[in-house]
Amino acid sequence: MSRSQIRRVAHQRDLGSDDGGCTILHVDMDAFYASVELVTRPELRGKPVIVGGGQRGVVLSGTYEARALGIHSAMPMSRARRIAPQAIVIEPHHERYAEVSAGIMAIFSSVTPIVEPLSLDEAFLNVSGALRRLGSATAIAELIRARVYDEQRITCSVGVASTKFVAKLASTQAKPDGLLVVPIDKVTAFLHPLPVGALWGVGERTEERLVSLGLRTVGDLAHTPVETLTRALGQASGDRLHDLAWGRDERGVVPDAVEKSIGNEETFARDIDDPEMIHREILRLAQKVAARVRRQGHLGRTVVLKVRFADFTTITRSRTLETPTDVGQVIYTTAVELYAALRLQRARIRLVGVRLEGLLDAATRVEQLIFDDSAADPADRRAAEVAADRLRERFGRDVVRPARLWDPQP
DNA sequence: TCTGGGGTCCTGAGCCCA
DNA sequence: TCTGTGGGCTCAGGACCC
Repeated sequence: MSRSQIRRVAHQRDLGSDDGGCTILHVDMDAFYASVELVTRPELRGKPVIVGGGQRGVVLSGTYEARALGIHSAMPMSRARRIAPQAIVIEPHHERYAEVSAGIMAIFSSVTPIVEPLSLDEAFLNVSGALRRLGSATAIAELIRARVYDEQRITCSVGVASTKFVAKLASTQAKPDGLLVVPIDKVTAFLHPLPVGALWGVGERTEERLVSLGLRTVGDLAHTPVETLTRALGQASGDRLHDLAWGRDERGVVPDAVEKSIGNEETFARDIDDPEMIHREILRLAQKVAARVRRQGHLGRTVVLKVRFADFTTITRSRTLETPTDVGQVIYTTAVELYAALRLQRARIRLVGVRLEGLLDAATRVEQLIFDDSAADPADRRAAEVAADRLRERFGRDVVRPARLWDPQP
């Protein structure tokens, strides 16, 4: 069952409007990237617009007119162009989306301090502390929807429920430009008719698996012994899905969630097999990751290299460092060693990625300098990279870069 | 049809150690 | 001393989400 079919099922049922005990809101922008583009290009309103690009890119977002033509996010752009040749394609403007997102998050924060952003365009809010000041959860949801439209000229949908999971499903089904309250005593009536694919954590593979067991709806899953589910899906997934199917979700709204890893990856415009080019790309990614890690005041313990081959098979290799780092040169050296250990004989490579995991607070750096005998060199490297960070902040991203990444061609 | 980029979480194997 | 066991960690990969 598709997402739009899921929505229709929900709209056919009257859940009532009793929001007592429902203090969790999930707010989700409608077709966010496309909506932001239409703000600056209003002449495109009412037309099929796709945000995406690149020779091997995918659809990031599409207007509802584009969706009516069969376009959906994550669809390869080549296919989207074929299905909807009349659609207008816009290259993404990520900085603009980040600006609008900051404005939206500021609205959320003015309502309640308990905001958990999930991405640029959606967040959970716990509004229990705002009820006395601003009215019922439903009134607060309407207030947010009105302010988002007034200040940013884009629409959003809000789900109101007693748990995060149900609020999230409710906002999905309220789209576009809607509001759906799921009263506490209607949760199972709301959930059980939905397809298993509606559950958080059930993607294509898991859905296939559940359907092969004869479990098509959330209600089917709820009435299956949890032991059967854990046998089929593993302990954690089985337990979690069984709980969700009965509307049990103990997770609270957590503001200021700590990041666990930071990484960057790049798909080449065409597959490459030149080791020198791959090394240069790993260097560029390592420097980018290190700069982000430093900006956020972290160090990382584990370097992960990701390689995707021309046939789309993907492997990762990782190494945990003796000393946590935020130095691009250290990340680069480790990643290149991992790459060399693969012993590839000019394999055609589609993508490389570099990630730093096991992040911890950079305040622990003191220990690094004391206990690491070889710290002098990384410390020097770090000083140089920090100086480069400052130059970039002041004069622009491309003002300084490693000599190996200098391309004399304009 | 031909699949981005940024993440998180889980599982299972292998190893070390108490 | 040997064996078994369980916990913690690392590593690799899969699945999922937006």
